Amino acid sequence: MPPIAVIDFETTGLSPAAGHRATEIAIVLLEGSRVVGRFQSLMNAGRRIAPFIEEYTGITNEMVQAAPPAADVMTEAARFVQGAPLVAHNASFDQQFWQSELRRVSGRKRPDPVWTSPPSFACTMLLSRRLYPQAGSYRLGALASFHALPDAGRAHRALADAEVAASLLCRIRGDLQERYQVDEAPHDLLVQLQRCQRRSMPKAIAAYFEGLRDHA
DNA sequence: TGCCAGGCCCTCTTTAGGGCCTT
Repeated sequence: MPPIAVIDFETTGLSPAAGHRATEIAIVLLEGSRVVGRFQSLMNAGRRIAPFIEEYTGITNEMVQAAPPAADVMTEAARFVQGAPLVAHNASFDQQFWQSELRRVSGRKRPDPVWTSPPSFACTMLLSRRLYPQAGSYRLGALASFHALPDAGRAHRALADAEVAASLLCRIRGDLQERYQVDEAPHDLLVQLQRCQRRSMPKAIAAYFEGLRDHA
């Protein structure tokens, strides 16, 4: 099964369009349910971190000032991912920062397909909304408690959150297998399922695998 | 922690508004 990269950013705020920048990135590389690689680094993007975000993440201005430049870290992160499809919790957030930070790198160098091709993101929050209507809350921490996922360390640090999101993804894949007999849940199937209504999932799964067979 | 953003989803909806989730 091809690898999937589960990613999490810590940032100075909610929107790259508002000038917010990444302060930390972590990536957990999964093959099936097996972790085959981890990447984590603080990064210095030259932005001050507001006190309430320092408290929220535990990442201080001093820590970021001592970190390598954001461009170097993102270059290393892109090489680590090697074009693998990406997964995140509330992926629209991490997708914005992934693309924004990489654009800053590729804008200074010869364009590289790894950086210029927007990867497709699967979202563990959207999938959880469809699969676990009884969960109540779809915050990462709440879903970790709901499923009794292994503790990964301090919440709101990138590697801990990426580890929890990876565990959640494995749980989602396991439940898809149990409920819908999906032996493996490829990334593009996850992307399709996160867009369809719960009652339409069996039909979407069947259509997906019929499509694969027709193209074989 | 939330006023700032943006996407998704629900409903007292669809010619809209508000809550959730991410930092």
